Amino acid sequence: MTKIQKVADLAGVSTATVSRALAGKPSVSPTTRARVETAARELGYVVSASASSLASGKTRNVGVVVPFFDSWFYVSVLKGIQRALADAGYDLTLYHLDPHVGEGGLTQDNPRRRRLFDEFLRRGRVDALIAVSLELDQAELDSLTDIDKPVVGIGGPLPGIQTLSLDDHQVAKLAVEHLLALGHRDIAHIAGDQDFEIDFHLPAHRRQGWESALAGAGLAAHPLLLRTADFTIAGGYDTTLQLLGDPRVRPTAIFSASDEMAIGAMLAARDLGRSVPEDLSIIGIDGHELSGFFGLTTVDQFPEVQGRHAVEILLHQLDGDRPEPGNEDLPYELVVRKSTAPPPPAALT
Amino acid sequence: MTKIQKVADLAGVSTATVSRALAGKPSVSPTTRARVETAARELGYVVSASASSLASGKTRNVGVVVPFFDSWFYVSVLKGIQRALADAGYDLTLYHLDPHVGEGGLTQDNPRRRRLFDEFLRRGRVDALIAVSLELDQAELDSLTDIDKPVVGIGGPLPGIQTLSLDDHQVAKLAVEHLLALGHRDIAHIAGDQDFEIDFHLPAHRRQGWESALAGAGLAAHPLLLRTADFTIAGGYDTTLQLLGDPRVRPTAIFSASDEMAIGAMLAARDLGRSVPEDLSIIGIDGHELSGFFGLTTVDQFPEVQGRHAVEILLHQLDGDRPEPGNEDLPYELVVRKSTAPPPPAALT
DNA sequence: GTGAAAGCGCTAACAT
DNA sequence: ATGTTAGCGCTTTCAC
Repeated sequence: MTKIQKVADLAGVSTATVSRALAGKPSVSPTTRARVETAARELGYVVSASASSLASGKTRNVGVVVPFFDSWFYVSVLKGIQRALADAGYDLTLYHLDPHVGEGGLTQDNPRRRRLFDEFLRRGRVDALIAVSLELDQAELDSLTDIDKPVVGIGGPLPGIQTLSLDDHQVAKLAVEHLLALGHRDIAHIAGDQDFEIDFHLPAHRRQGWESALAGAGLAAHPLLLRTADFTIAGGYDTTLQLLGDPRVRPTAIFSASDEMAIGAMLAARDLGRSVPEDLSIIGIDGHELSGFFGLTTVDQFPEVQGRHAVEILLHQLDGDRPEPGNEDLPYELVVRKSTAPPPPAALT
Repeated sequence: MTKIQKVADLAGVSTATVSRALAGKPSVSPTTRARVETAARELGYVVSASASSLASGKTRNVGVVVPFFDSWFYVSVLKGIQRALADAGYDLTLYHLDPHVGEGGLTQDNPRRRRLFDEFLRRGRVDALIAVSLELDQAELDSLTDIDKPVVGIGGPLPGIQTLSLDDHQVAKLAVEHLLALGHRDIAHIAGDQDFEIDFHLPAHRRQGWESALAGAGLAAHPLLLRTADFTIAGGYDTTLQLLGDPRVRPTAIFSASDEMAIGAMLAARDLGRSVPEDLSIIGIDGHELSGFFGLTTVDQFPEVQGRHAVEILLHQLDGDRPEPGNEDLPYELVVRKSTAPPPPAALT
């Protein structure tokens, strides 16, 4: 391995100067800098991450914690984070935290979780942390505050931590208002089920958005029009079969809490001989990569941009300024495609 | 920050003993070990990763390079890797390498790529590397050999490197033989297109498997029955529309080089009013999470297990034994579902 | 703008 | 089984 002393010798300067030059410090004369760079290149010198970290206290590495790998949304966020980090010359250490927790409490005695907070994050291997859709209990929050490293949460709010989050209530409301504007009045909702409530009550917020949009139009949320599924295509499919097969209700539109469930709903409708959007309108949330292919109307939440944005904030904090922790709303946008249209005339009677 | 000296003081031993005890070294008496562990817990002590790495030369961190985040297959492999690594107490640093390369050469002057090999992997931040579906040019191979750290490739073979790879030829042959056994003779193939050839010529190998299975049955591979797509559902859909709309051929079955394209094919067939499997059989490769939902017959290649297995091999190598680098074949399995059946009687005339 | 030298916090000989 | 001690390779005062 080539060490800094060799470079110093070749360049005819001290190791201190090599360190400064290679770190891009201003206090190095252009000539010296050039000589050092040439020497380093010639020798194929690369600083040792551990030696540098030990001496400087900085790792140029960011920890990222995600709850799932199976979901398009999380992987997209991760993708955005990784790209932005790589561009900034940072490494990314990936942690996974299973969100499934015990009864009653949020994290009670999940050993992997404890280990992540008590060990992995405290070894000083990262300069900062991005937590994606992670609801943290008080001990974990304390643990993070304790480490005293910048933390950005995607999904929030999280007390004492800088977070970015989607206003799920408004997003849902927008989706439902789109359907209302088309003339629909019997609008079903496929909500995320209980298991996902841990994620900042996302299912509840979207459901409430549905309810309040309906209320705004003077409509009640019929209990039978509210169904739940597990955020997968298969789950959306099954639930839609149930919904459309129930003779007690006749929805002309479905608002799904995610695009994947919405796609499942489209497939189910088709299998039941109902055409979309002629007989049934369907709208989702996400901006899933397949939404274009299926012609699904959706509210895009730009997951990749969310990841990028989290990194920007983090780098800022790493650059020195620690703003008041708070929550920032993420952008979203209605994307109208071919899965939504006015209800069939028959339904208007 | 709590340092090792404090623990040593509290436990009434030397720092060396603390280090040994916490590292689980055998040469520590049970009593001492217990005292050290208690002291460490009491103080909330965690070793500093950089100090430990600098002194020992080990990081307990593995680098993983993946070419895509958009594909279910790669994310599944990543998931397997991350789980296995976490279980072994290793961190995972994630790198992305865009496989799109310039004309003519494999990697010529892709700056991100150079940077990964010349810098990121040489900073000594990882103990070992897992390269997923990465075809490397000679300079890169040299670079890896140079670093002298264990490397395992998923997908191969890669000269001088331990690799795990699927026998694409045999897998494809198995898929086509399944169709032949059902009585099909006009079997189309949706191959991966040119852009994916960089990935160990996977499209070509699967295509050759198709051809050789046909040849084994005394059949020729009709050029019009060979189509290509981009490994996505949308791509498979479009290509299938072309294929089934072409009056010059009448395939009774489609062998798709991936499940995602196969799903696209199923959707296209349905949109054209062709029922699967009554009018048309479809088989894919992968074992995609959606294959069950769509009832797709496939050859499962257990991507998550691939990831796990790569980690096992790596940990072994990290434990000391460096076996002769070579290639190991990965397991696969035909999973028959509802998308394949005998051809319709009319086609037999 | 550059050099000398003192650590950063730990591990691994080497002793005992 | 445990202690002593010399680094690991770099960054950062502090001088000049």
